[in-house]
Amino acid sequence: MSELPADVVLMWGLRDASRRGPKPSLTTEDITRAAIELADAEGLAAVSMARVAERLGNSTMALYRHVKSKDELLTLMSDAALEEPSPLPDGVDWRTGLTFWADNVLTTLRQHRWYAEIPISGPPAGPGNLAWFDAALGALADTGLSEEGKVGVVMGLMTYVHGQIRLSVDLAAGFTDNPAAFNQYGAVLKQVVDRRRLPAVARVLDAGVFDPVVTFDESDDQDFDFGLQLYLDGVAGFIERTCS
Amino acid sequence: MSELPADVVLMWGLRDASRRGPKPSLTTEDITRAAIELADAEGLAAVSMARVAERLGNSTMALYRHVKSKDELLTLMSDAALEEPSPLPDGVDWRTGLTFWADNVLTTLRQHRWYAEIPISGPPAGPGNLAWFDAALGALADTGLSEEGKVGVVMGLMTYVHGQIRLSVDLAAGFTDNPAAFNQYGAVLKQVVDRRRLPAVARVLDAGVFDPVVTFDESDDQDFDFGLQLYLDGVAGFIERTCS
DNA sequence: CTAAATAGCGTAGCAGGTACGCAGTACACG
DNA sequence: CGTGTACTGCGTACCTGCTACGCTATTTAG
Repeated sequence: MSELPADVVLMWGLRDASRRGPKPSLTTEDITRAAIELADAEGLAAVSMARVAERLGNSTMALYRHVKSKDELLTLMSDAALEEPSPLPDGVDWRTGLTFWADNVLTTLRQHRWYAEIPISGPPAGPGNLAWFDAALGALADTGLSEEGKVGVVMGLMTYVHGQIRLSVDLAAGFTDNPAAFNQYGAVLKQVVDRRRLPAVARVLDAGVFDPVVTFDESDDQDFDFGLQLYLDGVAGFIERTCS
Repeated sequence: MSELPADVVLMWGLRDASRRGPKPSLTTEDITRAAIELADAEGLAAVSMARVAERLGNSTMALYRHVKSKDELLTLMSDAALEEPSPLPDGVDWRTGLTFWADNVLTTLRQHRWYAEIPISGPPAGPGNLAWFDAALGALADTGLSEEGKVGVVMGLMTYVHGQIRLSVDLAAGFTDNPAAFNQYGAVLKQVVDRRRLPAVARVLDAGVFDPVVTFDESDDQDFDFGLQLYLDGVAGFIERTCS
């Protein structure tokens, strides 16, 4: 029927093999991979067209034959960072499945800490995103939820996971930048907080919740799992309510 | 006891009024406000030191007497965007309180669509962040949760809300950039998706969930409330479980 | 009155994204 | 087998943006 929009075709490397002209010495995948390696090693800020080209032994401008702009490269990176998801174990209930899935996302994205810095530019369209989307939907297959309900649940879950990743990564970066700010966090707050204006925060401080923040462990999944299980509790209620 | 770290003092404008030298013609607040107006009007990308200075009738470098770097300015903006939260209605239960709070955050941040683009550089320390933190904790005051439990619940909620804001804002931006990509979303997926590799996505497409995406309404709180209520359901279970 | 501290700001350096156009290359077609 | 055509790589150049540095003017402590 209708043709695919040219943007989409070009972007995800579906272009038909045209004949004439020199063989490309580079592919979009090469560029994406090089950019990802760079970002993994030195952070997203180190990813400039020049650095990526250097890493590939090409000139800066050569990249623009394969990638429309730096923004497009970022989008490609963010999709490619999501490698193929591990297949769900067979015959598990939806809750085990989604927990497995979420932990999987977490460990995958922990290896690419720049992931959350890249702005989302549209609905999930790349192959990586779609594969993960499918996996999560698959976990809900036997619940009896409507397709729309499944989409809602999965969207909410993605939002939570992405938010959590972003938070933990940003905090970790802030911590290595300036550990003092974290160690003294409780102490600073105690001096700054006006107990009359912020009574609830004052109570938290009195309880000593922020005193032992000295330890900051990036791989601490405590908080992640806590929020995740709360959300899944909600999903359980929703399923029960909906599928009488 | 111990002094506050100099960074903190300078950053949040707590410096003691020293005497010598010319009167400043600018304050940190002026700069922050000008930057926010600019970002509201033209997006975060338009916020350059030069543009902000121009708006204030000063030279670019004058700003650096009041702000250590552009990053610091961004942090200040992100805190100042959170104006004083509306006080919670009295005598409402925690769930009504948190829903009220979340809707409040949502409407406040909708007015500053650049908010989610600013990287979080540490635990919440600015006056705006703390005020909102306090309000959310206050809503949980009567639940009997431990202080630590309250902090966990509020953290998870903030994560969710921030994630949702980011998603909705980025999507809205993508939509105005390129509405076609959204209108054709369902159609494109139907052509791209390999039904064998992505069976669950295929089922969603068959059910027509993505067909009517033509309408994209940024102020559509449907999805936001859906996920929020799921999370709050989880919190309700947690409270019941914990506080026997 | 003098010196110290501080504000504003001009200059300049450096980095990064990318428009443009040239030159070389490989295949299609005659 | 030649010739044109479409395509690749890339050098150059421009523009924007952040910010280090140092000069000058201004205020006030002593």
